[in-house]
Amino acid sequence: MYRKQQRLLRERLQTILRESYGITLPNPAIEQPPNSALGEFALPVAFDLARTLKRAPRQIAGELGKALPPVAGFESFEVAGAGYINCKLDRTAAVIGSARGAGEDPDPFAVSGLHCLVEHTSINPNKAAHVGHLRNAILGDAFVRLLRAAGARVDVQNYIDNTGVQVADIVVGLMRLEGYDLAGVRRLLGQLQDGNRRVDYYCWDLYARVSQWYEAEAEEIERRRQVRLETLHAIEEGGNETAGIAELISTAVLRRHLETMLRLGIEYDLLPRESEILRLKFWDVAFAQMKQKGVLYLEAEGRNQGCWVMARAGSGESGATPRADGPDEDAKVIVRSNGTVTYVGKDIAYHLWKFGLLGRDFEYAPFFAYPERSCWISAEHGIAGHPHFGAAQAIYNVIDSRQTDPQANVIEALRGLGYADAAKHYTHFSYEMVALTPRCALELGYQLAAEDAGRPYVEVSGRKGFGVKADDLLDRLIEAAQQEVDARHPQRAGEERATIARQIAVGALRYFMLKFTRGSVIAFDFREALSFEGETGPYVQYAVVRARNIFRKGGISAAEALEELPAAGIGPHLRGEEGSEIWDLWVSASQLSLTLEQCIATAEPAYLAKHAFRLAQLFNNFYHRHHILHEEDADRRRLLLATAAVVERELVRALAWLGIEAPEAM
RNA sequence: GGGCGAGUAGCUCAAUCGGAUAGAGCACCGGCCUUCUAAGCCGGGGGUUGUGGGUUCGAUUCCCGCCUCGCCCA
Repeated sequence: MYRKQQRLLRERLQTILRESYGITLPNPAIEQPPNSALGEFALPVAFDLARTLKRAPRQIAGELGKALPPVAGFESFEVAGAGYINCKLDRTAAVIGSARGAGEDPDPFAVSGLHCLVEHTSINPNKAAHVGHLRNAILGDAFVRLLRAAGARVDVQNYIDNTGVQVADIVVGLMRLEGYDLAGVRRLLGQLQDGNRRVDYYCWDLYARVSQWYEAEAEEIERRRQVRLETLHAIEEGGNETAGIAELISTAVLRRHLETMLRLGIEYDLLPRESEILRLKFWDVAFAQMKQKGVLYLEAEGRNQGCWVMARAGSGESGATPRADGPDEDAKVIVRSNGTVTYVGKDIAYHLWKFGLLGRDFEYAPFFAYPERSCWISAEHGIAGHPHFGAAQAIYNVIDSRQTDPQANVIEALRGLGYADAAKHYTHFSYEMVALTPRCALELGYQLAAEDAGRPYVEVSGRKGFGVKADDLLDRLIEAAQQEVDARHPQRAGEERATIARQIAVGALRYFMLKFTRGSVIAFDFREALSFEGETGPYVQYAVVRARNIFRKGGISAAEALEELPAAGIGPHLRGEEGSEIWDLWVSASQLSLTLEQCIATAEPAYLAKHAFRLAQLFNNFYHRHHILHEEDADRRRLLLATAAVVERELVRALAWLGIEAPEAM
């Protein structure tokens, strides 16, 4: 409703400006006044016009305010402050509209119908997922839900680097430290499973040990580094025992990652693997294309002599023209002089595939079954009748901010190849790391250097085995929630209590990861993350539960309360100080579509988390002030019930987009 | 050395394209459960938005210098 009214207002304003002033503004600002007494929309346009028209803002605003009406759904336009035009909605009409509207927004969103590809999670399959990976997966999953809510067709991909150095490390650990061969690893996996032990946890410890082993003895460092390199090469090569071990262990760990994420309601459509990108020679095709289009050039001199290089993003150089005044020493090396391809090179090939521009495809096999669909994996020899992936119109890569440079290089390569449209629809969904507070690190039993103890946060390190594992955190959250639920609802069945506890735990965790904007480092702390009070997921869930309790006790459904709300008689209850407080809830509830649009435009799910919290806050306040079921005035009672109903409806939608369920009881 | 990001209340964070009195949560202090659930509500103290300039009707926001921290590249 709000978004639709905003569009009507904007169109009307543009018409007036064009017809009366001969001014064309593509996107005039529309703001929200500080409180609803001033209206629901504010136009600061007179400030902008003051300069070009060389007249006082207030005077211009006065003219515009008179020229604007009528606009459907609006009651008045008033000049305020130094030159704002404040616009007030017809409250009764807006409330009835929202009540009947079932929350839908008839205006299509920019991404409506767009084929999008979101890549997130992408954990190296050599150890357990930790809190940093959780932020990635939760951000990505929430964004997928937002895109789908806005009508996009979304494929969710989880890229798996199963042939990289981290997997090589765990293979070194298995072979050299533990002395396993392929059969031995197979036995180990069986034993872990029989003992109900998490293989990713086993790898977590082993990975830390290997990392230590590399550096443990000064005279061995070089030899062990060589072991590592040989292992890596054997894995990349494939078709040998080492590669077989890598395949076994990385697949087992990957399966665990999918299980962990499923606990949070996170599912994937496809797992593209590095091994297939290598075996199916994606790079060769991309290399030919890049050479042919002159994006790459062979450096003839300088320190990159013999390398195939590409001008760096933003360097002003385009494509392959070597500079006249000597070699571009800042150019990005794509193929080293020894013929090996860099990570960025392989990534370019992969991203050409994502946009359907490579001219080569994976094969596919089913890998993991979800209750309602299956997750596919890339394969050298897949099965017939598989769904088609790739060839997306827009892609979003949820990758932490350390990858900003390489991501920019890939985009630059696409642009250089002439795929400007693809480059434009390529979003590096960047976010900052999750670190630990020093207190949290001490709690986990890690010793901190004196300099670290004074910092606000300490970086986690898989190599050191230093971090909070995702499943551990989830287990603790569930345990804490379970205690509360058991204490509050001893009469409910055990299974039901467990469901509620899980919903609360997931709600707390997901909200915690989503309430920070992407650019801020999260200093992880158990006390904050385990909190169910204040600005948390459970706070929002609790507001929904309270609303539902009213309907349960009142013997009426939320849907009925909205359907049966009569226009006649509610007007007086929406005016005055008290009426305005009720009206504020309707305004906030109706802003969900606009918030969705903003979240997508800025790739920032935190706005929705904040919005849901604000709406829940307004509702809790309202709940405390009005005893709805005891209200004696019939019209007023209907309005109060409908208010609770509209808030319940919109909060449930908002939570669903954040991947949070609303429990039946708390 | 170059690039990117950050610096806002005691702490953790918001603040839409430059807009009206810079807002939340936590912590602290004081109130509110015979009511639709207190995982809640109300009240209180808390700010030179790192710093110095500039742009203008208006700057937490944009531009320049400096300081501090983090990350990436060499």
